[in-house]
Amino acid sequence: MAENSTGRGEPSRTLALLWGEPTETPKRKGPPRSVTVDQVVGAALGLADEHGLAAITMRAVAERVGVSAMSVYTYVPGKPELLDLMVDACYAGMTRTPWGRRGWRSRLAAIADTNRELLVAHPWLTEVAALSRPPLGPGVMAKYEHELAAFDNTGLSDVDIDAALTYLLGFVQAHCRSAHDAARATTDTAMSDAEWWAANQAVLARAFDAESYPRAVRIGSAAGGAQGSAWAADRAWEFGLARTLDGLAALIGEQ
Amino acid sequence: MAENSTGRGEPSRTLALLWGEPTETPKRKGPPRSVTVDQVVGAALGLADEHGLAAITMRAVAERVGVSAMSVYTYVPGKPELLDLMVDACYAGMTRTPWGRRGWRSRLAAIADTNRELLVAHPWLTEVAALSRPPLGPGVMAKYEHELAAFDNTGLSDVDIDAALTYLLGFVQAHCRSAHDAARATTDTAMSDAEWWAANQAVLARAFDAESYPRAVRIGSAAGGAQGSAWAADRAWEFGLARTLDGLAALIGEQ
DNA sequence: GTTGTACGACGTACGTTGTACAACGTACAA
DNA sequence: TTGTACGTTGTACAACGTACGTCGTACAAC
Repeated sequence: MAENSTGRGEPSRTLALLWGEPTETPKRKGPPRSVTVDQVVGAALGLADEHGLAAITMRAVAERVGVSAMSVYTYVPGKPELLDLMVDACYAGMTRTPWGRRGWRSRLAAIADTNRELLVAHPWLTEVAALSRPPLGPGVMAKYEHELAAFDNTGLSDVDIDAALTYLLGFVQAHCRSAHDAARATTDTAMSDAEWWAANQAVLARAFDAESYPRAVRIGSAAGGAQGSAWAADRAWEFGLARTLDGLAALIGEQ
Repeated sequence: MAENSTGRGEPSRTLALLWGEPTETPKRKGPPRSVTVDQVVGAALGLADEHGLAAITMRAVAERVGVSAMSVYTYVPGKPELLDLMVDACYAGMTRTPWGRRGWRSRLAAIADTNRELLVAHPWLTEVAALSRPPLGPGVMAKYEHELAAFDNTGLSDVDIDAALTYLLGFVQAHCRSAHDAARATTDTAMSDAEWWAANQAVLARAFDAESYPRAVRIGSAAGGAQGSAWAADRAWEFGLARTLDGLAALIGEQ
């Protein structure tokens, strides 16, 4: 496997799986299928949610659904396509409440919050490259349609709407990815951020000339000391979301 | 290897390497070292720049510098530490011109442009998680110090300066990561974006009800048709950078 | 009822990854 | 001259995705 990204399989085969394969005719030859595609995807989702993206191995998925490793390949062409199905299933499961009469700023904030909740529930999604060539399944389509509707009556052009949505989601993705990376760092290295910081500070103190980096020492120690804590993550979220919406406000205009 | 992220090694050993290891005493026992740490890092950088992050294998690095695979481990504790050194070396190589009398918006735009150039020259950097627990070497420190200096006389607090810089760099990273993912998609799958789009459109056309997703069809086809092209990437960059600076302007205040 | 055939399941195997380990040779210190 | 510390290397292992071949099953045709 080269990398974790969507859209690496044959489009027609992937699309058939995404949209529920009409080849699910009840009468087939051979022995009956012991599980379903949904069960396979569900097992992969469970593994990813519980133990991270690296825990998704074909063998592990197979064991979780109760078949042998190679049998998984009769349900899914390969691991890339399985990733596509997982992503679309996640999007499909999001709750989508109609926008009502709220203003655009409230709507966009809701989009950001909802996507953040999604990425907190499924942190591995921040590691998957699903922006170019997303899996064009029902989940992705419904999510895209719903989020585009939030831009109704903003006066933006179609191109700007797409750009603005991409920009907003890009911020959410970047933020959640950083938060997820920070969380993983503590678990992967069995070393808390405080310990890591202290260990580095001790060596750094006599390794380099503090006067050469006055701002870095002053600002970095203040900002780095609290890094990794939930409080810091929430502060960064509020800061970034406010900046992002302010930036879009300059384009849309207050109303 | 679990994942590609920095800061996974023992801090003291990593820091010693980053800051030039005073254990480079001329008189050692045993046979002389056949290469240097810099050569190892340089070989890894060359591989990554030419063939992507996945091309960095210990065996490939070893072959490029002309030693056996296991000999690399006498220069670098392991692959995570090698990544740390690569990241710091990239940052150290950036050109840093003093800020002069330019306004904050011009300075921040320069930060964004410079970082974009860096990520275009080394696309694999967008795949490395180096935000939490960055390698605290001379390159990272110099870059951090220089970019913090761009916020002199903005009136922001230390905490806000760090948050604003993180926010700005987050946008650059997210944008370049998307661009890099899109570029990789065409090379990895031996299928151009146009082909992929056409193949999907053909199947999608009869697979789902277009009237259920009016906005997605209208806006998506317009925006998706040109996706992946350099022109689209540049448009997204200009759009995002303008939004980001506008958002920060609401915090800093025009001047 | 018999047989042909298509298909699901599975075991084995290959190449690739990071790196632990032990053997071997080298060059300085005593 | 000898002991010792260290660089180099080959071998080996576990885990990964998945190609391939075999086997058994259940429907279709007769």
